[in-house]
Amino acid sequence: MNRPKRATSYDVAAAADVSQSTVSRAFSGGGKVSSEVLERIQEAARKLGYRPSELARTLISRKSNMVGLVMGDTNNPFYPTVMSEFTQELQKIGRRVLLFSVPAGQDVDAVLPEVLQYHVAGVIIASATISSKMARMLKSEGTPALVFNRTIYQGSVNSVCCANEPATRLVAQRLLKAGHKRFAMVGGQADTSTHIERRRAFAETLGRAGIDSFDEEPGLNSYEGGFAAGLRLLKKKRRPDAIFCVCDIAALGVLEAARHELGLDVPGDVSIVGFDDIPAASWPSYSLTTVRQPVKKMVAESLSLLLGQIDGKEPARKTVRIPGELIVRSSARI
Amino acid sequence: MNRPKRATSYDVAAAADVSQSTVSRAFSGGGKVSSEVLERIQEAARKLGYRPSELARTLISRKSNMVGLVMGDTNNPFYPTVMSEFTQELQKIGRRVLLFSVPAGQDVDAVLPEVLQYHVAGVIIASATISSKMARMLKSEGTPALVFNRTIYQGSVNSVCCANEPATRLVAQRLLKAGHKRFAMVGGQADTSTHIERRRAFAETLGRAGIDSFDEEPGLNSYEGGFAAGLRLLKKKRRPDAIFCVCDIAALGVLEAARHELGLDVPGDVSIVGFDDIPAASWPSYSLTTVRQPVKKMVAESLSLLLGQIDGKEPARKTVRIPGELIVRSSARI
DNA sequence: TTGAAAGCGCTAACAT
DNA sequence: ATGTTAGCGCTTTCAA
Repeated sequence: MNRPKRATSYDVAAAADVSQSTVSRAFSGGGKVSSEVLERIQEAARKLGYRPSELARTLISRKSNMVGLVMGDTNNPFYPTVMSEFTQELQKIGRRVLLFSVPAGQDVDAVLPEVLQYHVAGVIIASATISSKMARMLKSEGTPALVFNRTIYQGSVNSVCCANEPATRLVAQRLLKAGHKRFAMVGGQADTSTHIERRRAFAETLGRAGIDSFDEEPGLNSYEGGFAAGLRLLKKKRRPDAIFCVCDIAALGVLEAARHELGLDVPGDVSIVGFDDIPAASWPSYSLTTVRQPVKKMVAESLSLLLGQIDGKEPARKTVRIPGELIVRSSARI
Repeated sequence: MNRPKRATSYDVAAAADVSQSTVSRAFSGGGKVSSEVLERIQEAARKLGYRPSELARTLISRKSNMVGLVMGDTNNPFYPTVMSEFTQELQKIGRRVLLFSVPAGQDVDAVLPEVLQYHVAGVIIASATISSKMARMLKSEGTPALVFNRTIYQGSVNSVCCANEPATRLVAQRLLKAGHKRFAMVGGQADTSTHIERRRAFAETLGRAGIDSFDEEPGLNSYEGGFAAGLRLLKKKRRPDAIFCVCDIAALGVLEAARHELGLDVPGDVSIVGFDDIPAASWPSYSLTTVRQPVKKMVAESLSLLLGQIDGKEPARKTVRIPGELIVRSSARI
């Protein structure tokens, strides 16, 4: 099984009777090749099945077209959408995705150094936070980075996320106005900015309306977690009549628990609101009222920030917030 | 924004007062380095933030630890599961995933040459078929490849997929035994081996029972496609009482159409059976009877085949079929 | 426009 | 055990 070695630019050069550097020029688009010679080179390359090695290119030119994509949470169906959007958009502009997944429980710190070994042009970190130590590492290596769907309060790393607070405030206000009295929330991972911001906006809005406490359960960003949280919440003596969930997948769990395990009517007995607008949210069985995170817009903004930094224009750090949109369906009296 | 250049093995060598090759040995685990020198090198490397360049390593040693993962269909929630399983397992054994998505409508032929420019150790092609031209290209480059969830009838490419025919036969037999009379099928992409094999097994089993025809609609491997197919099927004068769907996501569309659009009882008026066992299949609202594709097993088998080929042991081509498992829930009288 | 030569950061003989 | 040397496949000056 000794691998036949691939054709190199030298092979093509020999076949086309030109120098190796001319072959290089022919493929790197510099242009400075006469059309007659160009044709000979292309002919030879076709015959030999030659394609320039991206690795060698990257090494010598110090410019890579690979982008590292580091994905955390994998249970949540929101993330496959995000990932495929990133992959497709990057591919459209001729860039490749080097994919890393952060094993559950671990943090990004272990995987980031490995990403850097591949000379990636930039790194996108989705559904995970980055430590200040890693931010420093990225900076000292000069690798542009972007954190998706988390806010970064420190370090020189750009981030893009949904404008969590206004959207959550709107949800809380609408639930209040519709006459709900007993509120509850199903959270995500407690130390993430998404959880923190949504929780704060929810609590503050209720507080301003004179409601100083509400039940709270962790939903773990999973269906099963949401199901369990829903059960705990809805079995209490003082049963909530409105549950705000930090993500759709947990909201679906709550909804199933309410209807099928406890025989409750949604939204008659309890209103349920999610966050994300995953595909299943719109399916008739759920018809989940939720806040839509505009993935395409968020991804586009992320790439524009990251590519700007890669091309050396945008120097600094900034956090871009994209507004969410309340999608009213029928899982909540709102 | 001039990127500060990273530390190289020469920098470390200078700092530790040894030769560059000793640094190389210290990191490539060859072992032949005295513990005293090793310590000095590690200390220097730590200070300088040095990590060996995987690109340079790959180039010189002609051994890459990147594996290309080419993904087709992206609508079907079955594939994110597959992808993250591949990614995680590959990461565990120190390999990286270079991700490519095949734009809808296009085929793998356009993307495969690009994969090869990165000197990947192997390629996994999931949810897409490979042309014989591409099979030849892979062979001539000596790049091991594996096709996931499709059968390859030609070329020297290994493949792993579910044993579609026995599982489908079982479904058809059980539906027959339960007394269903009017059958229908919601298909996937018509030219894929999964579609073809499942359809054939379904048709043959019905045929042997004296049922020579059944309705058929394309489901496009998507929720929306399934929904539309369900509507067309269930609005016919001779309404089917059993619908077999080639994938779960389409089955869920059919189920929603039946219940919420047409007010039918499932399984009272119509039995619905899927294929895959995606997470949503087990949610109480659906409780979809389906054939489970054992993703973990299939991925493990795929990797063992691919890695065997990469390591130069397994020379040949073979198709491995993993048995599916009928999961009886309550969407079908069965 | 083309070619010669240097070098990206590393591994792998081959010496010592 | 360590150093010397060559070279992976390319881009990029620099000359011609």
